[in-house]
Order: sequence, then structure tokens, then C-alpha cells
Amino acid sequence: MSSTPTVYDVAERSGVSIATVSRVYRNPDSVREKTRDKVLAAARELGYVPSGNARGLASRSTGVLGLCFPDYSDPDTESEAAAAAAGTEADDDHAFMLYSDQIIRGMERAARRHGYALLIAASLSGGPESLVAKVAGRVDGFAVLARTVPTEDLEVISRRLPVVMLAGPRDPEGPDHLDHIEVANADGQREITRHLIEDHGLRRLAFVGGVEDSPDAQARFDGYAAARRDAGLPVPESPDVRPELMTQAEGAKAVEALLDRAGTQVPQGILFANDQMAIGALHALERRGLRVPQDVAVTGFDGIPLGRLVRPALTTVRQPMRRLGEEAVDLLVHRLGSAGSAGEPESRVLPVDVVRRESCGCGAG
Amino acid sequence: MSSTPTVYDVAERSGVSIATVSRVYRNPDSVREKTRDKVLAAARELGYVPSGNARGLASRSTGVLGLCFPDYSDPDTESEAAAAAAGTEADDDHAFMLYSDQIIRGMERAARRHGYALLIAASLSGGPESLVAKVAGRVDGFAVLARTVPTEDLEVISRRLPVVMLAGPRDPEGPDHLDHIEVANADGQREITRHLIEDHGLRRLAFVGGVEDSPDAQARFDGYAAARRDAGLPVPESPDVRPELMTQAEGAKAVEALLDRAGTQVPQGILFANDQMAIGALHALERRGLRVPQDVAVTGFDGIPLGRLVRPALTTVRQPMRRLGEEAVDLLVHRLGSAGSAGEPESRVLPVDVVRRESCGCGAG
DNA sequence: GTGAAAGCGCTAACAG
DNA sequence: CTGTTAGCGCTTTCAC
Repeated sequence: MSSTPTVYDVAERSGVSIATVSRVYRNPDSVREKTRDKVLAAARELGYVPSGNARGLASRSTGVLGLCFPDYSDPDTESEAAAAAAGTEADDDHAFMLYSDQIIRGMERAARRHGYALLIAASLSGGPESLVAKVAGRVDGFAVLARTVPTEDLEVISRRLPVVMLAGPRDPEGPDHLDHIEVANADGQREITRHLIEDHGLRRLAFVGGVEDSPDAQARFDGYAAARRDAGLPVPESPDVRPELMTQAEGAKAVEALLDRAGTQVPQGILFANDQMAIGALHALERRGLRVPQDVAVTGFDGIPLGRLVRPALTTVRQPMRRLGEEAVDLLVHRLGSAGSAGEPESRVLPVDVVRRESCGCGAG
Repeated sequence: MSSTPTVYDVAERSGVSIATVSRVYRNPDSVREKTRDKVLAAARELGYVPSGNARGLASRSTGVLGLCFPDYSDPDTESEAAAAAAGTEADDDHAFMLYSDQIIRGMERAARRHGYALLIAASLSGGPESLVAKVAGRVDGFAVLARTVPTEDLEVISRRLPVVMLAGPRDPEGPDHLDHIEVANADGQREITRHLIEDHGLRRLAFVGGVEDSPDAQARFDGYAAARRDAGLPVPESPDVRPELMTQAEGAKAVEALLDRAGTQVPQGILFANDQMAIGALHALERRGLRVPQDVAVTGFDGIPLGRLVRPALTTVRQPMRRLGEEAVDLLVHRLGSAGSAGEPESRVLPVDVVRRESCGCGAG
């Protein structure tokens, strides 16, 4: 800690100019080896570490990319401790990778390949002071998970540095100079629905949707509806059940509701807007004495790791979350390149794929 | 992205001085509301975002904490693509959270609570240029996963800002002003070994160690040896098998080696230095017609989520990886506080706990 | 409550 | 290959 040496100190101690010290750190080969060693030695003795801030200021670039994601995990300090103490399944939701963890991993790796580090922050509210603002001020460009940052803030920020929006539909109200990456929610749900209808011959289907304001869940429902239309089945206005949260517990509750309501006309297949709910449903169905997939087929959406391990293994639509992160970095790096800054906002849709496992009636694999 | 407005632009446009603009962003209450609104409005119109670099430079603090972790996942671009294409279990290792993912999560949350953002980087080599140096220059303090950064670099860096070392034993050769957090590897392994010996009455035990230079694995072996000593059993010099990697595949291989070597004297219990290997072993044992735990007990170390899902569920020693991250942040924040900078280097050992599941012969739970 | 001036530690031309 | 000279955009005393 103490006095914090600077280029001047190192320069003086090694008998060169500050410019040379700077060069040693920025482009070592541009300095004669002997000089370089002298500088490095002095730096070591002094405990010199270049200030990223000063560097960034002078060179107008940070070498850092950012990611802002929603503040999921936070209603915790108490509830998590409780879950841990009880050893309940509640922390399953925590033990496995979250959407954001996967994206972080994808971005970190891609960033590293391009020589960037990654700054992450779960965003809170907006305004000045906000973490988003902090991130924005410290990176060369960043990605934002949908609905994390007030559109208004993004509007301002995206005028100053590249921002790519992840997941969620392109917001027509939002700033129009944002790049945007999403996955093919509707296509995926449509295809998995088609699979149930055509390949397994199921007709009595039910769809369990997502929370009110989730555009992803909405798109998935649209895909479901489209597949029904394709097959000449009645097209519903809205999901058969619309849970409060998209958790395992809510999935189980949705099943109860569906069965209670159905009487003897139990659906032949239940499609869930995400894996968590589908997995919760598996347990609930078992408790009600219904076999999956013999009595009722079940499908999810996301492709979380847990889905492969439950019995029966969950048929689902897999989203390439890691790739989402990687593509985000690619897009940012491209924008940062001399070529990129100009172009039109780009919007990519990543393909998803249907993973047929046991819960739909397909064999394993 | 065009001209990048500064405090001067905002000041001019709103008819105040740059000092006032600065105040609006740093301490809004110190400015009359009317003035503040004027400034904010101008900022919005201009698309002004405060430069974190300039701020950091002027105030000598960044509001960011860092984490450097080893570059695990990288032999990838090809091998991962292959695994994905084949849909093999190879990507199991990827699907689940890694050690570093858990720590990232823990740190991110704790950092956020303290108003910090988190900068992460998988470190490459050392020297100038290195990512570590970049991280060091852009944060107020950071954590390093053991053996990630050349000790020499840390020596220099830790003189300038707080660094906390994660996992791995305290390095007596290393810089002595580093704080340090590790988990009770030896204690945990000793306790789980005792459990097998005393509670299950097993005597013919085998220990599968870790890679050569892993101090964690070494400590675990020490714990195993200690438990044997406690029980009056012969104390081995070294693990019965020492794999190249600590993966599922290597765990399976270790089992083969052990069984081939054992003849009819099959061990009654096999203890693995981590969960991955133990899980791989479960499959291998099954293939060889041995039942777990009836014929042979198996234990792991780490407490990864997958261990709870395999059959039989894995008895293991759980490390509090999230807490590792949280404690790291606490330590850093404390050092950063006026009080902290002084104190002696601190070394914490986090307790682990034995999770008794099925693979040792205990019932579920 | 607000302004003026002096850096923070580095990079970036330009000379030599 | 190395030195000189300006700032980069903000925070900070210190006056007013």
C-alpha cells in the first residue's frame, strides 16, 4: 500500500524517461533489452503497478468488456440460509448454473480470447449512482440482459459506447442503435410442439406459460400456438396456466391446477415454458400416480443440466446460453474495431435445438 | 461513437461549473435541486456518461474488486465442439458449475452488497502485459485462486493493493503480506475417513489422490493418513493411485488399476480426492459388477451438485465455495477500510462438512 | 451552494 | 531507440 510509485519514480530510478517506462509496459519490443531490464528491475524494487485508470484515460480505452444482469439471486440472506440449514431441495435452484452464469462463462472466455477482461455487475436501479453507470464508465462496451437496465439509461449510454442487448425481443420503443441477440424461442417451442403432435400423435395438450412480463415466455407461447394452428388444432388465446414464478414449485402447482380442472380429461402432454417448472411437474405427476411419458408427456425449455439427470430425462429445447455470451463479445469487439462503429444495428437470432429424451416418449438419447 | 461529451460540455450547456457537474454525480444532495435538474437534463441531452477512468484517477479508487482464476476451461475450441457434436458425457464437466463459477457468484454477491462491481479474468502467464497486471491496475483489491499468478508478480502487486489468496495452503515462500483463505482439507478428509473406519467398520481402504502439484489434494491425503494413524492402521507414504487429471475418466481408470492390482483383495472402501473422480468410479465399479456401497464404499471431496444426483448418491466432504468468495470480499473490503490497511495478514480456514449419502453405506439424507 | 485551479498517472505524437 | 510536451476527464481543496 504506502506511497504508490508512478512512472516518474520508475523513470528516475532507472535513469530513463517516463516515455520509456511507458513503452516497456505497452510494447516491450520497442525498447532495447538492456534498457527494458533496467526499467523492470526498478519497477520491481519499487513495487510499481501501472494504473489502469491513468492508462485508460490517456488512451481512451479500458480493455474491459462488461455485463449487466438482473439481480436474481438476491432475496437471499435469510431464505438461503434457511434452505441450507434444512438441506431442502430449495437450493437446487442455486446449485446449478443459472442463465447468467452460463453467459458469464461464455463472455469471459470469448473476452479473454480477444484480450479483454470482463466486468460483471448485477444491476440495481437506474439513475446516476447506479451500478450500470459505473460499469458503463469503466468498459469499452457491454452486454445487458433484457429488462435489466431502464431503457432510458441505455438510451443515453448507448450513444457513447457499444451496447448489446441479450435475450428478450428487440424493443421497438428502445434505443435503436443497440445490437441485439436473442434465441429462437418461438421456433423452438413450435418445433417441440410439432414433435408431440405429429411424432407422438398427441392431441390433448396443455401449455404452462411464464410470468406476465417475460417476452421470452410470450414468444414460446406464440410458438406453441403456431404449432397448433399448423396441425389444425384449436388455437388458444393464452397459456392454460400462467404461474407467478418459473420455479419447480410453481411447476408442481401448475400440474395440480391442471389435473383438478381436467377431471377425467387429463392432458396427454404438458408443455412448460421452462425446464424448472417441467421438472417440478415431474415430481407432482408422480405423486398423482401418473406415469411420464406413458400417461402424459412433459417438455421443458432451456436445456438446463438438471434436465438430463432427472428421471425420466427431460425432453426440452436447448438454448445456447454460452454462445449468447460469446456472440455478444464478438459483436462488441467488432463494433470496437475500426470497421464496426459505423454499421447498422445488428440483430442476431441464435438457433435452438430440440433435445428428445424420455419425458416425451422418445427413448433415451 | 461520436464526440464523447465531458463535464465541460455538460457544465457549459447547463450554465454551471464543472465542479458542480461533478458534485451532481458524486453527491447529489450537495447541490440545490434546481441546479441538479438542470445538470441532469443537459447530461441526458448530450449523452453524457462519467468516465470511470478519469474518476478513478482523480479519486484513486475504482469501486471494483477483482478475481483471477486459473485458465481451466481452455483446451476447448476443438475438444468442446467435438463433445457437443457427439452429445457425450464429456460436457458434463462443463454443464455443472466449476469451482471458479461458485466463487465468482459468491464474490459478485458480496461485492454488490458493498457497492463494488467485480472484474474477472482467467489469468494467463505473468510478466508485464499479463491480464493479472491489467486486473491489478483496475481494481481496489482482488482475490487470486491458488497457483494462478506467479508468486513473483504477486509480491510486487500486493505491495500496492490488498490481495487475498484463495484455497491452496499458505505459501511460506510467497509474499507474506497476503491475506489467505482456505478450506479445511485435511480435517475433512480425516473425518470422512474416520467415518468409514469407525462407523462402517471398513479396514481395507484405498485413496486416490490428485495431480502432483495440487496442495489441496496433498492436504486431503494427509488427512486420510492421519485418520489411519488414529485408527491404528498402517500409514501409507502416498496415495494408492495418483491420476494425471482429476476428471471422471481418470476416476474410472483409477478404479480399473486398483481392481486389477488387487486380485481378490478388493478394497472395502475407495476414497477419492475429489467428486469428479468418485463419480467416474461409480460407473466403472458398476461395469465391473461391484455394488456400491454393499461391495465397496466410495467417497468424494468437494460437494459438487452432481454428487447428489448420481446413484448411489455420493458421500463427500462439502467445501463452502460460495463462502470462499464472500469471505474474500469481506477481507478485501476490510483492508480497504481505514482500519484494515494496517493489520497483520489474516489467514482464515473455512470449515467443511461431511455429507453422508448413500455411497458410503449410510441411508439417504 | 458554487467556482477556480491544480493535479491524479499515463499515453501519444513529435522530435531527436 | 529514447526524450519532450501536452493533455485525457474527473475530483479536490480552497475561496467566494
